[in-house]
Amino acid sequence: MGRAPCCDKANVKKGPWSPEEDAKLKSYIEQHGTGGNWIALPQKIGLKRCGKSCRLRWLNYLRPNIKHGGFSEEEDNIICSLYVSIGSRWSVIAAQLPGRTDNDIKNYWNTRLKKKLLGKHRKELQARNKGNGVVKQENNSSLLLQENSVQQQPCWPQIPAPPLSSYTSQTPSFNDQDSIRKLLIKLGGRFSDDYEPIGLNNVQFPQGSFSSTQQIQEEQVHVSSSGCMNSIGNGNSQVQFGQSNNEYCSELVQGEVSFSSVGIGEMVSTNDYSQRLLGGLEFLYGEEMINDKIMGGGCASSCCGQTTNWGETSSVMYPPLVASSFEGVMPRQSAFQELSYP
DNA sequence: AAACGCATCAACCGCCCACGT
DNA sequence: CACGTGGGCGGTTGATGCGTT
Repeated sequence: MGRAPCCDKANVKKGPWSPEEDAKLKSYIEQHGTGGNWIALPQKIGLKRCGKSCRLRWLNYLRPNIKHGGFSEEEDNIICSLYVSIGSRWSVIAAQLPGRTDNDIKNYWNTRLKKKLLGKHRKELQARNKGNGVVKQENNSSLLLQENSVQQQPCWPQIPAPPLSSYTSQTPSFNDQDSIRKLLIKLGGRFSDDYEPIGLNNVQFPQGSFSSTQQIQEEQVHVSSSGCMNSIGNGNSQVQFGQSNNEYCSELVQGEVSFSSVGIGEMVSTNDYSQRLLGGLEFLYGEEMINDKIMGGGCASSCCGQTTNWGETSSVMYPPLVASSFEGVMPRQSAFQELSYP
């Protein structure tokens, strides 16, 4: 038995909103607020619309200070990095971009950003392949992977990030070590008590504002592994996440930076969650790899002892974010409220 | 100018979760 | 504790616009 519909489907109007409907809704909410009940709202103001539809219309278009289109390079960067970090949590991503709605960002990602990244990626790989003669198939996943890396299981924990309320008030360009540290903290990491800023000298991220993906693509992302060890480096430096043998990752190994305990193995091995987080990233990781990660039970059980060189598959990848006080799979809506922050 | 294909985006759908009873 | 309901979310669809042939 299914649940009762939220409104009388036969008696509600669907499709595009007329200016009159917009005006009605807007003026009512501006004067009275939503009244805490979207379902009852359309009847109050004589709109033949579903309450959910009213809510959507208000949130996405009628609300003050909504921006449409014209995404900046900075916004691109934020969207990309958050997507890689937390997956398709559009509402969370939208919360970091004032004036943007989740729907807008979702559309933008699906229709443009994804293609933009993929296009650049293809060009680069094709250029490389010309040089080394590696035979590539036409499909995207193969383009993105080295021949033998398909069989391997990189550890890539995807962890929810906490609210970044001031994320956009700062420069999102990750171009100084302190802002990187702040960002990591905001994203849920916790530096050790004896943290000293100088410790981050070993932690190097793309310098400067990574214009779209170009600079990032030059990153050598290296997922190493004795166990569930992830490391990200750009040449002569590395940041490593996690700990071997499915133990809780209580320390960030290199760079004197440590994150609090997180059972990465557990998180990654939760198929549903992994699927949600990795879904849509096929163009970054390759479909086979995504499937392997999801079906294979995650890195804890499958990738230990293997090394995947992501250098050839470089993409938009930032350090996996490690949440504190994280246990198991986070419920969607309350995920971030439950995190504790320094 | 017409036909076609592709891209974009507003809106809907259905699921999950929180909360009240 | 179980159930019902509303809010919120991500995924998907379909109408429309635009570019190409």
